[in-house]
Amino acid sequence: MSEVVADLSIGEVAERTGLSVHTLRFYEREGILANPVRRDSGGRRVYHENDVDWLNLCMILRASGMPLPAIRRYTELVRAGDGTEAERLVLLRKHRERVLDQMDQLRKCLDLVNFKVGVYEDALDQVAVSSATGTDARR
Amino acid sequence: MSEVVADLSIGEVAERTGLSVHTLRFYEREGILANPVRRDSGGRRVYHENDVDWLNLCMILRASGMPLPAIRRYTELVRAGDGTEAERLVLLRKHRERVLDQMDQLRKCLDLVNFKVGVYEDALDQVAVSSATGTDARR
DNA sequence: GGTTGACCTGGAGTCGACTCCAGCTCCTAG
DNA sequence: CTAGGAGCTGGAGTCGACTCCAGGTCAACC
Repeated sequence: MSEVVADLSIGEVAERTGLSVHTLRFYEREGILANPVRRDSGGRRVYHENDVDWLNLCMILRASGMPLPAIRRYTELVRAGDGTEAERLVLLRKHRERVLDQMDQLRKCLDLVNFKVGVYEDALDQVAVSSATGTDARR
Repeated sequence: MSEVVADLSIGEVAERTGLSVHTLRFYEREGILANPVRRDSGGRRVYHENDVDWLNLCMILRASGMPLPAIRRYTELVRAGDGTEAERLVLLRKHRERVLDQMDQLRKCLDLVNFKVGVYEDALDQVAVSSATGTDARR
Protein backbone atom coordinates (compact mmCIF):
# COMPACT_ATOMS: atom_id res chain seq x y z
CA MET A 1 0.00 0.00 0.00
CA SER A 2 2.17 2.81 1.25
CA GLU A 3 5.75 3.31 0.15
CA VAL A 4 8.34 1.82 2.38
CA VAL A 5 9.67 4.77 4.35
CA ALA A 6 13.35 4.92 3.54
CA ASP A 7 16.16 5.36 6.01
CA LEU A 8 18.40 8.32 5.34
CA SER A 9 22.11 8.92 5.46
CA ILE A 10 23.51 12.03 7.08
CA GLY A 11 24.16 13.46 3.64
CA GLU A 12 20.53 13.02 2.63
CA VAL A 13 19.35 14.64 5.83
CA ALA A 14 21.71 17.53 5.18
CA GLU A 15 20.24 17.93 1.74
CA ARG A 16 16.65 17.74 2.98
CA THR A 17 17.11 20.15 5.87
CA GLY A 18 19.68 22.53 4.45
CA LEU A 19 21.89 21.96 7.49
CA SER A 20 25.47 20.88 6.88
CA VAL A 21 26.61 17.41 7.92
CA HIS A 22 28.92 19.18 10.35
CA THR A 23 25.97 20.85 11.96
CA LEU A 24 23.99 17.63 12.10
CA ARG A 25 26.78 15.92 14.01
CA PHE A 26 27.17 18.98 16.19
CA TYR A 27 23.46 19.03 17.00
CA GLU A 28 23.62 15.39 17.90
CA ARG A 29 26.46 16.03 20.33
CA GLU A 30 24.39 18.85 21.75
CA GLY A 31 21.48 16.51 22.36
CA ILE A 32 19.19 18.13 19.86
CA LEU A 33 17.70 14.97 18.38
CA ALA A 34 14.43 13.61 19.68
CA ASN A 35 15.42 9.99 19.28
CA PRO A 36 18.98 8.75 19.53
CA VAL A 37 20.48 8.25 16.11
CA ARG A 38 20.82 4.62 15.09
CA ARG A 39 23.93 3.33 13.37
CA ASP A 40 24.37 0.81 10.59
CA SER A 41 26.85 -2.07 10.62
CA GLY A 42 29.65 0.30 9.63
CA GLY A 43 28.89 2.81 12.39
CA ARG A 44 27.22 5.29 10.08
CA ARG A 45 24.27 7.32 11.23
CA VAL A 46 20.88 6.16 10.06
CA TYR A 47 18.17 8.80 10.12
CA HIS A 48 14.47 8.62 9.58
CA GLU A 49 11.92 11.02 8.15
CA ASN A 50 10.85 11.78 11.72
CA ASP A 51 14.29 13.16 12.37
CA VAL A 52 13.95 15.48 9.41
CA ASP A 53 10.63 16.72 10.77
CA TRP A 54 12.12 17.26 14.18
CA LEU A 55 15.07 19.10 12.72
CA ASN A 56 12.76 21.34 10.75
CA LEU A 57 10.98 22.20 13.96
CA CYS A 58 14.30 22.93 15.63
CA MET A 59 15.33 25.13 12.73
CA ILE A 60 12.21 27.21 13.14
CA LEU A 61 12.92 27.59 16.83
CA ARG A 62 16.56 28.49 16.14
CA ALA A 63 15.59 30.98 13.46
CA SER A 64 13.38 32.69 15.98
CA GLY A 65 16.26 33.01 18.40
CA MET A 66 15.75 30.11 20.75
CA PRO A 67 19.20 29.24 22.09
CA LEU A 68 20.51 25.70 21.77
CA PRO A 69 20.32 24.98 25.51
CA ALA A 70 16.60 25.73 25.46
CA ILE A 71 16.09 23.53 22.43
CA ARG A 72 18.05 20.82 24.17
CA ARG A 73 15.85 21.10 27.23
CA TYR A 74 12.72 20.90 25.12
CA THR A 75 14.14 17.88 23.33
CA GLU A 76 14.87 16.18 26.63
CA LEU A 77 11.31 16.77 27.78
CA VAL A 78 9.86 15.36 24.59
CA ARG A 79 12.15 12.35 24.88
CA ALA A 80 11.11 11.86 28.47
CA GLY A 81 7.48 11.66 27.35
CA ASP A 82 4.42 11.80 29.60
CA GLY A 83 4.48 13.99 32.64
CA THR A 84 6.67 16.70 31.14
CA GLU A 85 3.91 18.61 29.38
CA ALA A 86 3.70 21.32 32.00
CA GLU A 87 7.35 22.22 31.65
CA ARG A 88 7.16 22.11 27.88
CA LEU A 89 4.29 24.56 28.08
CA VAL A 90 6.27 26.90 30.30
CA LEU A 91 9.18 26.75 27.92
CA LEU A 92 7.05 27.43 24.88
CA ARG A 93 5.23 30.30 26.53
CA LYS A 94 8.53 31.86 27.50
CA HIS A 95 9.74 31.58 23.96
CA ARG A 96 6.51 33.06 22.66
CA GLU A 97 7.19 36.13 24.78
CA ARG A 98 10.62 36.46 23.27
CA VAL A 99 9.22 36.08 19.80
CA LEU A 100 6.63 38.78 20.43
CA ASP A 101 9.34 41.06 21.81
CA GLN A 102 11.42 40.53 18.73
CA MET A 103 8.46 41.28 16.49
CA ASP A 104 8.00 44.54 18.33
CA GLN A 105 11.64 45.44 17.85
CA LEU A 106 11.41 44.59 14.20
CA ARG A 107 8.28 46.65 13.74
CA LYS A 108 10.01 49.59 15.35
CA CYS A 109 12.97 49.13 13.09
CA LEU A 110 10.81 48.71 10.03
CA ASP A 111 9.04 51.99 10.74
CA LEU A 112 12.34 53.71 11.11
CA VAL A 113 13.79 52.22 7.95
CA ASN A 114 10.66 52.92 5.96
CA PHE A 115 10.79 56.49 7.07
CA LYS A 116 14.44 56.87 6.18
CA VAL A 117 14.04 55.12 2.86
CA GLY A 118 11.26 57.58 2.09
CA VAL A 119 13.46 60.51 2.99
CA TYR A 120 16.30 59.34 0.79
CA GLU A 121 14.00 58.49 -2.09
CA ASP A 122 12.58 61.99 -1.98
CA ALA A 123 16.01 63.52 -1.70
CA LEU A 124 17.25 61.58 -4.71
CA ASP A 125 14.12 62.40 -6.70
CA GLN A 126 14.83 66.04 -6.05
CA VAL A 127 18.32 65.66 -7.41
CA ALA A 128 17.01 63.80 -10.45
CA VAL A 129 14.38 66.45 -11.13
CA SER A 130 16.71 69.39 -10.80
CA SER A 131 19.37 67.80 -12.94
CA ALA A 132 16.67 66.98 -15.49
CA THR A 133 15.35 70.53 -15.59
CA GLY A 134 18.90 71.77 -15.82
CA THR A 135 20.25 69.57 -18.60
CA ASP A 136 17.34 67.94 -20.31
CA ALA A 137 15.16 69.96 -22.66
CA ARG A 138 13.34 67.19 -24.59
CA ARG A 139 9.69 68.13 -24.70
CA MET B 1 16.29 81.01 26.66
CA SER B 2 16.88 77.35 26.07
CA GLU B 3 18.91 75.21 28.45
CA VAL B 4 22.56 74.92 27.70
CA VAL B 5 22.90 71.47 26.15
CA ALA B 6 25.24 69.60 28.42
CA ASP B 7 28.21 67.55 27.39
CA LEU B 8 28.16 63.99 28.62
CA SER B 9 30.71 61.64 30.07
CA ILE B 10 30.95 58.07 28.89
CA GLY B 11 29.23 56.95 32.07
CA GLU B 12 26.30 59.22 31.45
CA VAL B 13 25.99 58.01 27.90
CA ALA B 14 26.06 54.44 29.17
CA GLU B 15 23.26 55.23 31.55
CA ARG B 16 21.17 56.99 28.91
CA THR B 17 21.59 54.32 26.25
CA GLY B 18 21.77 51.19 28.36
CA LEU B 19 25.03 50.24 26.67
CA SER B 20 28.01 49.51 28.90
CA VAL B 21 31.01 51.81 28.89
CA HIS B 22 32.95 48.86 27.49
CA THR B 23 30.58 48.64 24.59
CA LEU B 24 30.74 52.37 23.97
CA ARG B 25 34.51 52.25 23.69
CA PHE B 26 34.24 49.14 21.57
CA TYR B 27 31.76 50.81 19.22
CA GLU B 28 34.06 53.76 18.90
CA ARG B 29 36.96 51.50 17.90
CA GLU B 30 34.59 49.90 15.41
CA GLY B 31 33.82 53.26 13.87
CA ILE B 32 30.21 53.31 14.92
CA LEU B 33 29.99 56.95 15.97
CA ALA B 34 28.75 59.55 13.53
CA ASN B 35 31.11 62.26 14.72
CA PRO B 36 34.52 61.53 16.18
CA VAL B 37 34.44 61.68 19.94
CA ARG B 38 36.02 64.78 21.40
CA ARG B 39 38.26 64.60 24.45
CA ASP B 40 38.63 66.89 27.40
CA SER B 41 41.92 68.16 28.77
CA GLY B 42 42.43 64.90 30.62
CA GLY B 43 41.83 62.76 27.54
CA ARG B 44 38.35 61.71 28.58
CA ARG B 45 35.64 61.26 26.05
CA VAL B 46 33.13 64.04 25.74
CA TYR B 47 29.81 63.09 24.22
CA HIS B 48 26.85 65.14 23.13
CA GLU B 49 23.12 64.48 23.03
CA ASN B 50 23.48 63.87 19.29
CA ASP B 51 25.69 60.93 20.04
CA VAL B 52 23.03 59.46 22.26
CA ASP B 53 20.49 59.84 19.47
CA TRP B 54 22.83 58.22 17.00
CA LEU B 55 23.53 55.37 19.39
CA ASN B 56 19.83 54.81 19.88
CA LEU B 57 19.45 54.54 16.14
CA CYS B 58 22.32 52.08 16.01
CA MET B 59 20.76 50.04 18.78
CA ILE B 60 17.57 49.71 16.83
CA LEU B 61 19.51 48.57 13.80
CA ARG B 62 21.52 46.11 15.87
CA ALA B 63 18.42 44.76 17.55
CA SER B 64 17.00 44.06 14.14
CA GLY B 65 20.07 42.07 13.20
CA MET B 66 22.13 44.53 11.22
CA PRO B 67 25.74 43.44 11.64
CA LEU B 68 28.32 45.91 12.91
CA PRO B 69 30.15 46.14 9.57
CA ALA B 70 26.94 47.33 7.90
CA ILE B 71 26.33 49.85 10.64
CA ARG B 72 29.90 51.01 10.28
CA ARG B 73 29.40 51.45 6.54
CA TYR B 74 26.23 53.43 7.08
CA THR B 75 28.03 55.56 9.64
CA GLU B 76 30.83 56.26 7.21
CA LEU B 77 28.35 57.36 4.58
CA VAL B 78 26.57 59.67 6.98
CA ARG B 79 29.89 61.11 8.05
CA ALA B 80 30.90 61.60 4.43
CA GLY B 81 27.78 63.70 3.88
CA ASP B 82 26.36 64.80 0.54
CA GLY B 83 26.63 62.49 -2.40
CA THR B 84 26.32 59.28 -0.44
CA GLU B 85 22.53 59.19 -0.29
CA ALA B 86 22.17 56.63 -3.06
CA GLU B 87 24.34 54.11 -1.25
CA ARG B 88 22.63 54.78 2.04
CA LEU B 89 19.33 54.05 0.34
CA VAL B 90 20.64 50.77 -1.06
CA LEU B 91 21.89 49.77 2.35
CA LEU B 92 18.63 50.61 4.05
CA ARG B 93 16.55 48.80 1.46
CA LYS B 94 18.70 45.72 1.85
CA HIS B 95 18.22 45.82 5.57
CA ARG B 96 14.50 46.28 5.14
CA GLU B 97 14.42 43.03 3.19
CA ARG B 98 16.20 41.25 5.98
CA VAL B 99 13.83 42.69 8.53
CA LEU B 100 10.83 41.55 6.52
CA ASP B 101 12.35 38.08 6.18
CA GLN B 102 12.86 37.91 9.90
CA MET B 103 9.29 38.97 10.52
CA ASP B 104 8.13 36.16 8.30
CA GLN B 105 10.24 33.66 10.17
CA LEU B 106 8.91 34.95 13.45
CA ARG B 107 5.33 34.76 12.26
CA LYS B 108 5.90 31.17 11.20
CA CYS B 109 7.40 30.39 14.55
CA LEU B 110 4.65 32.18 16.40
CA ASP B 111 1.99 30.14 14.60
CA LEU B 112 3.83 26.98 15.49
CA VAL B 113 4.28 27.93 19.12
CA ASN B 114 0.71 29.11 19.46
CA PHE B 115 -0.46 25.82 18.07
CA LYS B 116 1.72 23.81 20.40
CA VAL B 117 0.84 25.91 23.41
CA GLY B 118 -2.79 25.23 22.59
CA VAL B 119 -2.17 21.51 22.37
CA TYR B 120 -0.40 21.41 25.71
CA GLU B 121 -2.98 23.59 27.40
CA ASP B 122 -5.73 21.25 26.23
CA ALA B 123 -3.73 18.21 27.28
CA LEU B 124 -3.17 19.64 30.74
CA ASP B 125 -6.83 20.66 31.05
CA GLN B 126 -7.72 17.09 30.29
CA VAL B 127 -5.52 15.86 33.07
CA ALA B 128 -7.00 18.40 35.45
CA VAL B 129 -10.54 17.43 34.53
CA SER B 130 -9.99 13.71 34.79
CA SER B 131 -8.21 14.01 38.09
CA ALA B 132 -11.05 16.21 39.28
CA THR B 133 -13.76 13.79 38.19
CA GLY B 134 -11.81 11.00 39.80
CA THR B 135 -11.20 12.51 43.19
CA ASP B 136 -13.47 15.47 43.50
CA ALA B 137 -17.22 15.11 43.79
CA ARG B 138 -18.33 18.69 44.53
CA ARG B 139 -20.99 19.22 41.88
C1' DG C 1 43.46 -4.43 -5.88
C1' DG C 2 43.49 0.48 -6.22
C1' DT C 3 40.88 4.70 -6.20
C1' DT C 4 36.97 7.28 -5.12
C1' DG C 5 33.52 9.20 -2.22
C1' DA C 6 30.72 9.27 1.79
C1' DC C 7 31.17 8.59 6.40
C1' DC C 8 33.54 8.32 11.09
C1' DT C 9 36.07 10.62 15.47
C1' DG C 10 38.24 14.00 18.70
C1' DG C 11 39.65 18.14 18.84
C1' DA C 12 40.97 22.64 17.00
C1' DG C 13 39.69 26.95 14.69
C1' DT C 14 36.64 30.83 13.42
C1' DC C 15 33.52 34.58 13.77
C1' DG C 16 30.72 38.16 15.74
C1' DA C 17 29.94 40.82 19.47
C1' DC C 18 31.00 41.89 23.30
C1' DT C 19 33.36 41.83 28.18
C1' DC C 20 36.97 42.15 31.14
C1' DC C 21 41.80 42.86 32.98
C1' DA C 22 46.07 45.24 34.51
C1' DG C 23 48.05 49.11 35.24
C1' DC C 24 47.81 53.78 34.67
C1' DT C 25 45.90 59.09 35.19
C1' DC C 26 43.10 62.54 36.94
C1' DC C 27 39.69 64.96 39.90
C1' DT C 28 37.18 65.65 44.06
C1' DA C 29 35.73 65.22 48.76
C1' DG C 30 37.14 64.55 53.54
C1' DC D 1 47.29 64.84 51.22
C1' DT D 2 45.22 60.72 50.42
C1' DA D 3 41.46 57.59 49.25
C1' DG D 4 37.84 56.70 46.04
C1' DG D 5 35.76 56.77 41.86
C1' DA D 6 35.52 57.48 36.97
C1' DG D 7 38.29 57.33 32.83
C1' DC D 8 42.10 55.80 29.91
C1' DT D 9 44.75 52.04 26.90
C1' DG D 10 46.16 47.67 24.65
C1' DG D 11 45.27 43.38 24.70
C1' DA D 12 43.23 39.08 26.40
C1' DG D 13 39.13 36.31 27.43
C1' DT D 14 34.35 34.63 26.77
C1' DC D 15 30.31 32.85 24.66
C1' DG D 16 27.32 30.89 21.26
C1' DA D 17 27.07 28.53 17.25
C1' DC D 18 29.00 26.66 14.16
C1' DT D 19 32.97 24.95 10.84
C1' DC D 20 36.82 22.55 9.68
C1' DC D 21 40.95 19.40 10.02
C1' DA D 22 43.71 15.15 10.26
C1' DG D 23 43.69 10.77 10.02
C1' DG D 24 41.00 6.68 9.64
C1' DT D 25 37.04 3.09 7.97
C1' DC D 26 34.24 1.10 4.55
C1' DA D 27 31.66 -0.25 0.22
C1' DA D 28 31.60 0.03 -4.58
C1' DC D 29 33.16 0.44 -8.96
C1' DC D 30 36.90 -0.02 -12.76
